[in-house]
Amino acid sequence: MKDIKDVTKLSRRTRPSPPSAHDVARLAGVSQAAVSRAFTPGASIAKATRERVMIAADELNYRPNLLARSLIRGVSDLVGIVIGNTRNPFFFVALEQLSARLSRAGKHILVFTAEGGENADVQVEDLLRYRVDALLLMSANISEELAKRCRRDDIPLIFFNRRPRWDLDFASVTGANANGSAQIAHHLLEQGYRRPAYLGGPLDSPTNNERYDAFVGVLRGEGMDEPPRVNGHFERAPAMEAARTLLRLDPRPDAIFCASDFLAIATIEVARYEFGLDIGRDIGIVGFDDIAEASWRSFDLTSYSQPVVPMIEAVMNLVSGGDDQDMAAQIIVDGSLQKRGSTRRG
Amino acid sequence: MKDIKDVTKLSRRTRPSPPSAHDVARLAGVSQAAVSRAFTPGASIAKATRERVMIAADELNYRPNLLARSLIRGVSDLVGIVIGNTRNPFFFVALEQLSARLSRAGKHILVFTAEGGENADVQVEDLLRYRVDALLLMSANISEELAKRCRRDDIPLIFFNRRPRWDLDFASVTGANANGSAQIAHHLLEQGYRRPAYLGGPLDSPTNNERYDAFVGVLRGEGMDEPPRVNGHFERAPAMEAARTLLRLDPRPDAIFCASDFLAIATIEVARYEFGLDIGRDIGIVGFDDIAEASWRSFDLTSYSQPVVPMIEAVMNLVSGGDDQDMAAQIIVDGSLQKRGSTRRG
DNA sequence: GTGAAAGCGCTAACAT
DNA sequence: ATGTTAGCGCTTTCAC
Repeated sequence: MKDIKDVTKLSRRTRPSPPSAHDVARLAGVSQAAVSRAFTPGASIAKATRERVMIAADELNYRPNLLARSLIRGVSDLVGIVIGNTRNPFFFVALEQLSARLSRAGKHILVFTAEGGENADVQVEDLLRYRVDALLLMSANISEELAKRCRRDDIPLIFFNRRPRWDLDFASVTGANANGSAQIAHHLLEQGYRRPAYLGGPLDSPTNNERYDAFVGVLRGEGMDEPPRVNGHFERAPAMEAARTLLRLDPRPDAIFCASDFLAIATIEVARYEFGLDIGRDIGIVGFDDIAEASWRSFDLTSYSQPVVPMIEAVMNLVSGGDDQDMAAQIIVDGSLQKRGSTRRG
Repeated sequence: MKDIKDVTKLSRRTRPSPPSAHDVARLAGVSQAAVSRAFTPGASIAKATRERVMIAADELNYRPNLLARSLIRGVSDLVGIVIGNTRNPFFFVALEQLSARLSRAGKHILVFTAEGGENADVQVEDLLRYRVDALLLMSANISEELAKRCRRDDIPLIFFNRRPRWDLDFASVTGANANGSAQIAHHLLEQGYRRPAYLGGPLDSPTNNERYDAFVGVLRGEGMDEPPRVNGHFERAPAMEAARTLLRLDPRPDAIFCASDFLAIATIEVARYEFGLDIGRDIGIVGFDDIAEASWRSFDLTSYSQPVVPMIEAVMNLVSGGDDQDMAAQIIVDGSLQKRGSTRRG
């Protein structure tokens, strides 16, 4: 920046520019287009030519520049992902699956993480500049205005494990929040719990609200009152505080439905170590997601599963579905209730 | 693909092409170059012109195409990351930090996950095609050959939390494996444990071996024998099996140093729930990383911390250090021993 | 300060 | 099957 009197044409980089298709073409004695074809799977090129190209390419350590290809094709093969809650293991598993599936489809992931709850507009704007083929929001928020701009630009916006907060028809892939929560309510009642409480995430989280509403729906159907409820963040410290609040109630709830396993685990620890409660017998605790930790002996947590593989499969369909794909599909993937020790009274 | 008789110039995409700088220029009544300048921070452009451009850009919902910019500049502002072990929360914390720091530096993350232990060559090859500015391997392996090609292409390869398996001088950022493990050994001895064992990762993991060697070094210095040792994977199920093997030994070890917290937590559960041992009193257990879970009440695990923030800071220096940066720097970031209940005898 | 023009590395017509 | 040509959307000289 200070001295641009550099002699080379690359004033800012001392790094040598990598070999281009032209270099390979010259070395192989073919046209540059032939090099392009050699690297394009279905292209019409003679075996012998391709071979010569490949040898030359190998010698030069040539790799086609995907940036240039994307520029021409108008498609980047890049999928943008914004992860809102990196503390929840559920999202790692999802990211891993997605990475595997996308790379098989020749697509790549441009990832961002956004601090919990914060608006990810800035990150998303950045992503859009890369002309991503699709944008996946994992538990992250963007403004309604930006969402509308994506719609206007025809950039598929996919909500994962969360629906948009506004009433627009964007695609979403979620677990069976309503069904799962209803099953959980029934299970708690069957096990003889009579004073269930709810420990949830933010009140403006649609996922949270869907779970709560279905839960309450069942209780109401059984003639019960609305359960005590504490809402807050999807994070650990606030969750522990919320658990304390619930456990100090008089009469104390005899069961707590937590809106995610991550919250439920925090609740188990508070109940067990701070209140000396016997999990299952003294208090039933249920989570949602069925993350790996739920089945660990330390927690043995009853949970409604969100099957990552089918959920990712649904995402894949949306991403590579092409133009005639319904970009407003609301996909709900069923899970199943995993009954474990945390809701066993006997 | 079936019918290319499309009238438009875009035969494969029905998605309308986004507005280009040209479109904006026409609307604003300026040259296309002016548009470019309007979006380039330090460029020489009149305030009034920039404003007119911005208004037009806004109207069209224009965003500069970073792909095109990268093509010209020969630098993509993309950093490739391969995560080898997605089950270990340590890497997610690192990813989150990195994402935050990089996006402040105007760079973006192209991420891949590689199944544990597998060779990530394929993923890396892909990454290179995007002309990434640097490549970060988080606990992932690539072949020596590919590493050499990166060197040849002048693509900075950075090993995070692991050194290369071969004797080449690539940059690495690691925790204080030797120092930390030595501290752990001393701590165990101080606490009165006399028959420590080692539960480690793969034998070809340099990280694993550094930790083991330093651990044994201290024990030897105290005149003790080489401890019983089981090596395997950095995963849960094999770790549990390894823990069983160690705990069935006669005489049973009275302490186990696990090469990571993730392994240590699995070991705690086996010891507590399968062998009925009182953690701390009957058996001391130590981990490495000091992940968030280590301080959970359920585990209360003594661990040597790997401070993510300084480690990421070191990575940032390597990534944006530019050309005169030492691309073979071996950076070791000190942590500190967090003594907790899992090694408290009394 | 601004526009015209060249070209980054590649793909996709269009010829042959 | 292959080469030639024309750009993709932008940045960057180079004149003015």
